[in-house]
Amino acid sequence: MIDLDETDRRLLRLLAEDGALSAGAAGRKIGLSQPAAWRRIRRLTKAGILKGRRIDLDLEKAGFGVTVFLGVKLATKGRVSLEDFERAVAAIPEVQAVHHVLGLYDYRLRVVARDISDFERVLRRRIMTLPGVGGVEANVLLSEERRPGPIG
Amino acid sequence: MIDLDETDRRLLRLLAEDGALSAGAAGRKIGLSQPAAWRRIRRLTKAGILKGRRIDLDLEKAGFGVTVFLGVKLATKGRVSLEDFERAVAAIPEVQAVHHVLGLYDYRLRVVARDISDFERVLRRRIMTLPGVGGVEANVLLSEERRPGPIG
DNA sequence: TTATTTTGTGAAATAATCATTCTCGATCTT
DNA sequence: AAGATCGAGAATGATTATTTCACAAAATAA
Repeated sequence: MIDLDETDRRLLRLLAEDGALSAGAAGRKIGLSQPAAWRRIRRLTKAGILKGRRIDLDLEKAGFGVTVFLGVKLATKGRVSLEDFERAVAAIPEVQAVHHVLGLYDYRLRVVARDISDFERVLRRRIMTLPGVGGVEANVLLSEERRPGPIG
Repeated sequence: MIDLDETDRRLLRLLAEDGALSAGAAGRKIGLSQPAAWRRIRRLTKAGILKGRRIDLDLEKAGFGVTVFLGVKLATKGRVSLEDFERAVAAIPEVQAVHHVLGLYDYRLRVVARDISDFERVLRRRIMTLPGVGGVEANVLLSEERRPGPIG
C-alpha cells in the first residue's frame, strides 16, 4: 500500500471521469507539466493502484437489453464445491462478473441476455444446472449509475 | 441497434481485454490495417456501443480493503421517494454504483470502505439514514472475477 | 548554523505512435 | 456492367510517451 498525494488523488479523479485522458492531458487540467503527470501515473501504475484501462460498452445497444443480478446460495459448500462452481460459471458466456461474497448468498453473478426469454433460457439451462446450486434470487436491472467512489 | 460483424466482435473482445489498446494495435492483432481498424472503432463509437474508456483501479491497494454489496428495500416507493433516495445516495462518496433493480430489493449499492469498522460507520451514519430505507441486506465481497461477457 | 541528500518540478528534446485522410484495388451485389 | 462495400498502403500532422538536465524546496545530517 502506498500513500497518495493530493495531486495523485486529483489525477485519479480526472482519470476516473474520463479514462481516455492521456497523462499529459490529465496533468494539464491540474496545472502539471506533461512529464510530471506522466511520472506520477507511472508510479501509480507500478504501485498497482492503476491496474489498466478498460472500455465501457453499451451492451443494450449491442442487443443485450437485459441485465440481471443473481444471488446464488450453494447447497454444499466444501472447498471442492466452490472450485467446481467457479469453474462451471466461468464457462457461461452470458456471465459478466462473478463475486464470491459473504452473507445471505455465496455468489453474486451479473448476467446479461438479449431479452427476458433469452434470460429464461440462460437461467434454466445454464445457471440452475450449475454444480451445487441451492437457491437463486434474481434482481432485474432497471437503471444503473456509476459513482466516482471515494478516491476517483 | 447495429449489427456487429465477426471482425467487430473480435475488436471488441480485444479491447475488453485491454482497454489501453489503440485502434492500430488492436487491428494489428487480428490482421487488420490501422485505418480499417480505426474506421470500425469509430463506427462502433458513433453507434454508441463503445461509450468510452475508464480506468481500472485497485481500491484495495489504495487503502479501501472492504467492498460490500447492499440490497436496499424501500419502505415507501412513490416516485418522489425514489428520486429522494437516489439524490441522497449519490452524495455518499463511498458508494461506487447504484443499481435500480426489480425483485426482492429496490436498489443495489456497491460500497467501499477502508476496513470493517469504517464500513460500519458508513452503514450506520450514511446508509441507514437514507430517506425511505426499509430494509438492508449486506454481502461482503471476498473475491471478484470479471468475465469478458457475451461479446467482449 | 551550514552542508548534503532527497524529492518533485518545469523546460527542452527525442523518437515513437497515433488519428486521420486519400487513393486504389478486390470483392460482392444488383 | 455498374455501384456499393471494405480493405491495404502511403502520407500527413498532431499527440504521445520517454529521457535528460537543471533548479527549487524540504528534509536530514554534520
